[in-house]
Amino acid sequence: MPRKTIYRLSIYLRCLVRLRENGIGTVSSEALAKAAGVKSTQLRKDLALFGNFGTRGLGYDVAELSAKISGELGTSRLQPVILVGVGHRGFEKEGFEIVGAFDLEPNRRRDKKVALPILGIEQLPKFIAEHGVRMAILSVPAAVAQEMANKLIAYGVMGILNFAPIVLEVPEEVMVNSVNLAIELENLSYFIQS
Amino acid sequence: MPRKTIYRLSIYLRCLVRLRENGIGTVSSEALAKAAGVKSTQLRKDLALFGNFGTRGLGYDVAELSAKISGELGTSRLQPVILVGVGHRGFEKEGFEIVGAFDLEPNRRRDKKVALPILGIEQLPKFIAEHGVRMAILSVPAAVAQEMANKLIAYGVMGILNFAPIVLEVPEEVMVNSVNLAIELENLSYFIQS
DNA sequence: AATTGTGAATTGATTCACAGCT
DNA sequence: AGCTGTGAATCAATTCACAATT
Repeated sequence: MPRKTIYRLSIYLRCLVRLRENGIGTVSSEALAKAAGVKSTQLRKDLALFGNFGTRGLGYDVAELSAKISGELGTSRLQPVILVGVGHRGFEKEGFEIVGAFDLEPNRRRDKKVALPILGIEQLPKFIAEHGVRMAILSVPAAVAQEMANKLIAYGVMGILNFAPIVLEVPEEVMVNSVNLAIELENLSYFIQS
Repeated sequence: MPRKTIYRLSIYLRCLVRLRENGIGTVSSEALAKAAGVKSTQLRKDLALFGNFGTRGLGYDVAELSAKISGELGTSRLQPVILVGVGHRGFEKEGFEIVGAFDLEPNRRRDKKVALPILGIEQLPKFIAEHGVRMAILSVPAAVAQEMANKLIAYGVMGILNFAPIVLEVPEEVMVNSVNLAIELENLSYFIQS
């Protein structure tokens, strides 16, 4: 199943959840595609890759389709994830300066107390083993990212959501998704300057 | 110029910066492509879209190519960006639980003092106008994201890096890049379960 | 009448293969 | 000899068009 389809299934699922919250029981591919920001044929092609769940002339049952997509994605149970590297930023180096921060409730206590305790790296192997952790969010400086990824993998992590601005080298069976905020900003700035 | 190419140009640029820091003056498409995680033909095709900067038999001048890409991306000067919506999370709702947080220096003071003051939303229009802000990072709960995006656009923001898990409706001239961390995690979890 | 599911057509992106420089 | 630049070929993704179904 293509990666892009998997992404879109996640989006469809979130739209379906919202529909259900609004008490809607049936939806056409046209309407769901609109909500997800894609064309209806694409939605139907995506779904066709793992089954036929619609009723011609009527559409899809929201609850049933949610269940099918959820089953396909394997998102039934809560997954444990760890966060490695807390709170480093550094946009200035990359050409962007965060000049202001805004919030609906600017004076609300930022809930540092309910947040998790931050543990030292030496506690990683025990923690990963005990909690059955298979995925990590890696948000350390570029210079140590590869080394830290190697450790995570050695300790059993199979999936890494990488925020460090480098290309990680990993064994084939390990999956990396990279998110580079500086590049996202750079991309935006390119398309708005014209 | 295709969006995907722009993304890759950003990546090439970062690789070139690292090469320069290491005192390397010339690089072949083969070597640069390796560092960027793409094929060398793709790199050459990407560059061909806006010029011929290489020397056959030799490769590319690192400084010159950096300058060309930087010029093309328009990343010469520091861009002001604002952050709207501070510190909301909520992965549990989406099927993932952050069970642990790790850092190289777990007891370091998280620098809340050097961070920006957080302003109220009512100060947005004045701030945007005064600082010439054209881009915003939007990280508010889904329920208020569309409304807040509308405000930002009305005040002059042209590019939004959206972290809210919804599809924003915006006028054609406004650019939105969405990053959905829950979907990235879901995607990872799909590909590691097999 | 409405809407799905899908083969065919189209569009887009990537890779190959090699001519052309240095 | 080595490496770029690029037309041609391939591969992948999207969209069209419509027959099939309720």
